[in-house]
Formats: sequence, C-alpha cells, structure tokens
Amino acid sequence: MRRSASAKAKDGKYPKSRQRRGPGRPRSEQARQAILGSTLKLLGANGFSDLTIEDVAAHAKVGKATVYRWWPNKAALIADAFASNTTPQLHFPDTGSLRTDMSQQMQQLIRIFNSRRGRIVSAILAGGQSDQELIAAFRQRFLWPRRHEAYATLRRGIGRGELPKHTDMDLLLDSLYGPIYMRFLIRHAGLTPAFVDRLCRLVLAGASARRK
Amino acid sequence: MRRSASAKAKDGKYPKSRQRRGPGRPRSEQARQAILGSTLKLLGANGFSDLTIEDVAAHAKVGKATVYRWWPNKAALIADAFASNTTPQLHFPDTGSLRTDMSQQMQQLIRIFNSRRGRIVSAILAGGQSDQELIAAFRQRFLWPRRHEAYATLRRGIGRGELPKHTDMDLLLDSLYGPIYMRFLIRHAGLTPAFVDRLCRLVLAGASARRK
Amino acid sequence: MRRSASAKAKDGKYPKSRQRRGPGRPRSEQARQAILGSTLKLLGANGFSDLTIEDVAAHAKVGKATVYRWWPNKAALIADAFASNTTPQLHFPDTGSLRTDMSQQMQQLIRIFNSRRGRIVSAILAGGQSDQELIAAFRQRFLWPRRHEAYATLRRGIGRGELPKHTDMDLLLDSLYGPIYMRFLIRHAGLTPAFVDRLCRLVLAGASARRK
Amino acid sequence: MRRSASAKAKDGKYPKSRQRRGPGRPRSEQARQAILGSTLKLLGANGFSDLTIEDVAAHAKVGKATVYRWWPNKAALIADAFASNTTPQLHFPDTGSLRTDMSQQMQQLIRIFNSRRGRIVSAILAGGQSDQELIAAFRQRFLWPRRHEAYATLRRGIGRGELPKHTDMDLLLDSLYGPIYMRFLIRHAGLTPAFVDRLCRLVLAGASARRK
DNA sequence: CAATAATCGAGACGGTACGTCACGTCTTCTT
DNA sequence: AAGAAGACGTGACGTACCGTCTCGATTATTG
Repeated sequence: MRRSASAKAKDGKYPKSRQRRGPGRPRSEQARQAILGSTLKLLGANGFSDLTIEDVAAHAKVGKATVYRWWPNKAALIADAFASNTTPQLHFPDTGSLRTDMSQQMQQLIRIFNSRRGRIVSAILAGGQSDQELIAAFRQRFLWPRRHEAYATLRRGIGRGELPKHTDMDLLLDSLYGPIYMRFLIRHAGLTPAFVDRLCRLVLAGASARRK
Repeated sequence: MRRSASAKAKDGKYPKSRQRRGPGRPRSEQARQAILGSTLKLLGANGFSDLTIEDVAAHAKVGKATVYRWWPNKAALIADAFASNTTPQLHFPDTGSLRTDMSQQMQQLIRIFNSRRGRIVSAILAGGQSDQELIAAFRQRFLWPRRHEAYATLRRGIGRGELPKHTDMDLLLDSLYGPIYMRFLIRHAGLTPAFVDRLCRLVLAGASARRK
Repeated sequence: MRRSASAKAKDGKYPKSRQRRGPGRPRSEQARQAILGSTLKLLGANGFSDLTIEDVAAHAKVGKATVYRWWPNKAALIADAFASNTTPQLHFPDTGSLRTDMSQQMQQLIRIFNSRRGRIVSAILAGGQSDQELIAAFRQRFLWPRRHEAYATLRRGIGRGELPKHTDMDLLLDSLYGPIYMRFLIRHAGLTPAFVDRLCRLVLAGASARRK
Repeated sequence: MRRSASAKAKDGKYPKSRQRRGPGRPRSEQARQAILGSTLKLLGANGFSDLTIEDVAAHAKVGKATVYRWWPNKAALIADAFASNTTPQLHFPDTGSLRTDMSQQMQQLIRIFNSRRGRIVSAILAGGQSDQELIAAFRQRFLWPRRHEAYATLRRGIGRGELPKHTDMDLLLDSLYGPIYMRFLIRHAGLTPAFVDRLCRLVLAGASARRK
C-alpha cells in the first residue's frame, strides 16, 4: 500500500525525530488498525461474499472513503488484513528428523485451516481466482515465507542423508501440502492429524526411495 | 431444483404416449439450453463473482424469471451448467501399468485445467468457498464419478501387485491430485506434463514402498 | 416522460380494450403519485437544496431506482411534481372592469407566493437558473397557460376601450407581474394586497394614457 | 465574516508603525484575491450549484481551510466575491430629464445581465432562494446602493415637476426594474434596449399621470 | 373447440451495496 | 497565527443487480 515511507524510516540515527514526511495530515494509524481488525472479524464471521466494505467501515467507525483511499478493492483489503495478522506461529521445528519436522509443521497448518482463521485463507484463495493481485499477495506474503523455511528444513534432511542429494524440493513440498489444500478447499474428506501423519509418511517414503 | 418432475418423465418405457404431465405450456428445452450455454460462456469470460443472472438472462434472450423459476441461486445454475457439459473425455485407460494409467489420466486433467475450461472449474471452486451447495455439487458431479473410476484403476494395480493390499486409496489419490489442484489454484508453479510425470513417479514410489 | 401511450389512448372506440402497450410490467401509477406527492411535501418543508432524492424515495416508500427510472434529475422531478399539482385556482375573473380583473388575479397570485406553495415556485425559479429544462418547464406549464388567459382579459379591455388598440400585451403583463416576481425573489419589500393594488393602478394608468 | 478586525486596521493614521495587530502571521491578501477571483471565474463558468469550495481552493492554489477560515459558507463567499467586483459603472446620469436618466441606467443594467457577469447575478439570486444570508447580501451590497442613487434621481424629477410630489418611490422603482428581473430570470422574452425603452416610457407615463 | 393452466418474453418494482464526490473539520509541517 | 497540504467522518449521489411481481402472448392438456 502507499505511504510506507514514514513506517520504514526506522534507520533511527536520531532517536525520535527526522522521519521525513510530506505536508498534510498524516494517515491515521488507528483507523488503519480498526479497518484491518474489522475486516478479519467480519470475514471470519460471514465469508468473502457477505463481507461488504460498508460493514467494514461501519464496524471500524470509519468513513467508507477512508477504506477506499487506501485499498482499491475488497481483495486488497483482505490480503492486507491477512498479512498484518499472519500467525507468527507456523514455524518449522528442528528436531533432527525430517519427518518429525515436516509433520509437526503440517499439523500446525491444519489446525489453522480448521479454525476460524481458515475461513480467511479460503476467502483469499477464492477471491484470488478472479483477482491476480490477491492470489499474488497470498503467495508473496504467506506461501513463500514459509516455503523458504521449508527449503532449509529439507536441506538439513539432505545433509543427514534422509533425502537424495538432488531432490526436487518444489515437487516434494507440493506433494506434501497439495493434498492438504485440496481437502481444505474441496472438503471431500477431513483434515485430521492422522491424515497428515500418513500423508507425510507416504510422500517422504517416495522421496527417499527415489534413488532406485 | 423443482425441475425433477418433467425431467424424470423422459425415461419413456411406453413408446410415445403416457409421459404424465399436467396441463399448461411445457418447459422450453431451448430456453434451458440457452441459459446453461450462456452461463458457461460468461463464466469462462469473467469468473464467478462477475457473473450476474441478469447477464445470463440477457445473453440467453430469456426472461430473468425463467432463470429463477428453475434454479434457486447462482450456485445451482453454475453447477448445472458445469455438469451438463462435463467433459466426456477424462476417462481412465487400462494399459496394464498403474503408473501409465494414472499418469495418462492426470495429463488429461491438466490439459483441461490449462484450457479455457479451467476457468470454469476455478470459478466453481472459488464460488464453493462461500457456498456449501456449490462445492457439494462439484464433488458429486465431478469429483466422485472420476474417483470411482480411479478406485477401479487402483484395484487393478493391487491385483497386479503394484500396490500393497491394504492401500488407503483416498490418501493415495489425494496425494496424486492434491498437488495438481494446489498449483492450479495458487499458481505458484506451472502445471506441466513433466511435473505430472514426476509427481506420479514420486507418489507411487512411496505407495508401493510402504509395506516396509 | 415515457409511456404516455396508454394514458392517452382514450379515443375509446372500443370501450375498454385496445389501449396499446408494450410487454413488461406496466408502470405503477401508485408509485408515481407517491413520488410526486413526497416531492412537493419535502420541497415545501425544506427548500430546493435540502431536497434529496434519497429522502423522496424513502418518504414515498419507493426504491431510489424507481425515481431515477422516470426522472433524470431533481429538476425534472420538481417540475413534474409542480405541474401535476398546479393550482386549478388562479383563473381570471370577468367582472367587466380590466383593473378589477387583473387586480383580483394578481391578489390570488401573491396569496400563493406568500403561502407554503411559494417555496416550491421559488425552488423552481432558483433551480432553473442552472437548468434550462427546469425553467422551460416552468414557462410551459405555469407561465404560458396563465398568460394566454391574461391575453384574453386584456383583449376584453381593449374591446371596452380601457386600453389602446395596439397595446404591447407582453410589455404590459411583464410590467404588472415583474414587480411581484422581483419582490418575491429579492424580498426587499413585502408582497401585500395594497402593493398589488397600487401597482395595478400605476401600470394601467400608464397603459391607458399611452396614446398621448 | 470575522475578517473585519484586520481589514479595519488599514486606515493607518500613523505613518508606518502602530497599526494594531496581534502576533502571528498576517492574513495573506494574495490568497484573498485569488479566492475571490477563482470564485467569480468558476461561478461564471458553471453556475451556483456546480461551484464547490474544493474547486475554488484548488483553482486558487489555496488550502481549503483558508477558505473556511474567512467565509462561513458558499453564500458568503459568493456575496463577497460579487461585491468585491461590482461594476463601478452602473451609476445614474444627470441629464436633466428623468426618463433619460432612468432609461440610460436601465440600459447599462441589461448590458450586464446579458453579459457573462449576468450568470453571477443569476447564481446569487438562485442561491439566495435557499439562503437568507445570500439574498440579504445581494440586497445590501447591490440593490440598496443603487436604489439610493435612484431615490436621488427621482427626487430631482419631482423637483422638476416630472413626478407628483408624493410619489411612492419604491413602487415606482419596482415597476421599472421588476420586469427586467422577471425577464432575466424566467427568460420568456428578450432583454432588449427597445424593451427597456418602452418599459420606461410606460411606467413613467403611469407615474406622472397618477395625480388624477 | 372452448376453457384452463403453466410457460414464455419483457420489464417495473422495493431494496442493498457499490464506488465517487464534496462537505466541513482536523492535524501535521512550514512560513 | 496563518498558510498549504491532505486525511478524516459523514452522507448523498447515480448505477448495477438482486429476487419478486405483473403484464400480454403462447402452447399445451382437459372437458
């Protein structure tokens, strides 16, 4: 979004002044927080298509124009709200076993997908089907950060000999996470811990056996 | 979906009479086709949320009430339109090799996902995130029919010893198709034939190796 | 306004059929009346610039779109409302004396101008300064009908020798009514019966004396 | 209109000091001129209701708050702009003949009404119908100054015997100017020199003949 | 063959939310 | 203290679709 200048200006040589800013009333951080908070709350309660900007503005006690001033459409708003709140949990452990590391992280993921926060993820993926920017925001702010951690986890596994040296990491990760996303979106079967466990076992067995 | 009565009256055992029908003008088959056709066309062009009943009716040169008379909401209309057109291709071959059978079918699937028809699938999955009925229709009319064929294919593989006897077929099929759906919806990487090939190899290696 | 066809079709050869009308639900006369009535009521209460279409629609218990469907803007709506209600009073008497005839009608006029209905007239004249159509509607539906009656009254006066044969009737009528409009709009002095009486006397004296 | 204090402090008796003024930056005369000028320009271009403070401020390259600091509303601004520019022409001649004096001044008036400046007058009269202060400003700054000159002109006529001693001057002046305003605002007939000439002749004939 | 009945197209209806605009106020930094 | 800049909450704008409704016209079955 715009106006990142002041937020970014924390190269703090001078303790608390000097953050360059143009003239005019500065953007209200309070309004911004209220809008993002209301968006998440209403999205979790009613789903993507029932979320109206009018409701968000009213719930945040903010003028509708203030929402439109900073976010061009519902999708951008949701993406921002989601990113501003993206669980600081969801990190990869380092237990010394590849399967344990992956399995534990995947278990965390399905807990989120099965919670009220899952509605937000599904709203973003749904909205993203008709909005390139939204799905791109999901990739950039949610998918890639975690995937970079996953690469590191896989590399540790390669180091320990749990995986072949030239493993296609994207193929492997899509094989692990794809089934979770599929069940999450199509809901033809439950997203249970047991499922994750067996999925992980199945795919990692295939990956380690591949050097035949 | 009130349409059942007249639709059902078609399995005419008795040559050309007796199809029980009340008085009054019968439903126009031409209007039905035009509506379903327009739905698909507009859905492919603009995505779920940009599809309006008003447009469908206008494009099909039909009164709006005619649409509402037969379909209770947008989701039902899309589901019907999708089903009425579901590719008669997409069947499972029987080549004698499990991996070949699966691989060939999955290649067909990504061809569809990568074509203009893919937009319709993605629109349904997107719409389904805020409409239980729509995603249910997708499962019932698209997913399950194919999955039943897949079960048969897997059973042949078990018979040939390519898979262990007690294979969890749903887990296996989700592992094969999940990554395809994930890439299709998140678009973080391409849906290429090579990807499908390596995916199939990876997962089936895991499945056959599992009895260790 | 559109759709005058059916209203006009009273050349009733065929007692109660034959009024040609296109397909589709016919316009609701009830809604039309409610809208015009609410317009006048709110206009009299609050003046031109405080009148909102939103209020009119709400007060008439009608959708906003129904107002916009039939009237392109506030001015047209007001003009129509005014015309639909134009006082059936305000006719010219025929007393045998030109001055009495004119004076009595002018007294009626200032009674209207001084009443709540005067606000409506002033709103139209105000709105008309930035809307050609509105002021044209005022002329066509209010000014000319009365002026045609005034011509007849003046001609009777000419017949009786109260006015010269070649009187410029528009000049004379503007001289009689202009001062009323001026005081009505600028409000620098009261619109009293005494004023009207003396005005009438002054101008008619000038008109009859002109043949010098 | 809070501006009085600083404006008044200008009649500097004392050469170049002592003009009592509080601390702080003095009001910018340049901004004032730019605002009034932009107001007139935009008013002449678009009429009363299309004139926005936002446009005025932007066009004058001035902050919106600077406009609001000095003028409480649009009406006051327009009134001020109008007054600040009121044609220094429009004075009454003294030719020795009442009819010539009046006629010449009225001809000047219709020249203004027919010019681009007429739009401004009509905008003020229009706006004044829903704003007491605006019409009051028009009377105070435009009507009364001229009318006082007119009284003097009429008194000279009385002195010369062109008018009866106890002439009702307001009635007479409204009779002369009212028809001009009426034609100006309702536009049912042209504001031509010939019209003014005959109007003047008609009304003054009535006025001088009244002593019967 | 009329009467009845359900469909069709068209399009107006009362609503809701949209995204924009201007309002008049405010908060910041600059002059 | 006034200036410009520009964000703020407010509220009306005019538009687009919603899903329902009333029309006249059409097309079948039933009496």
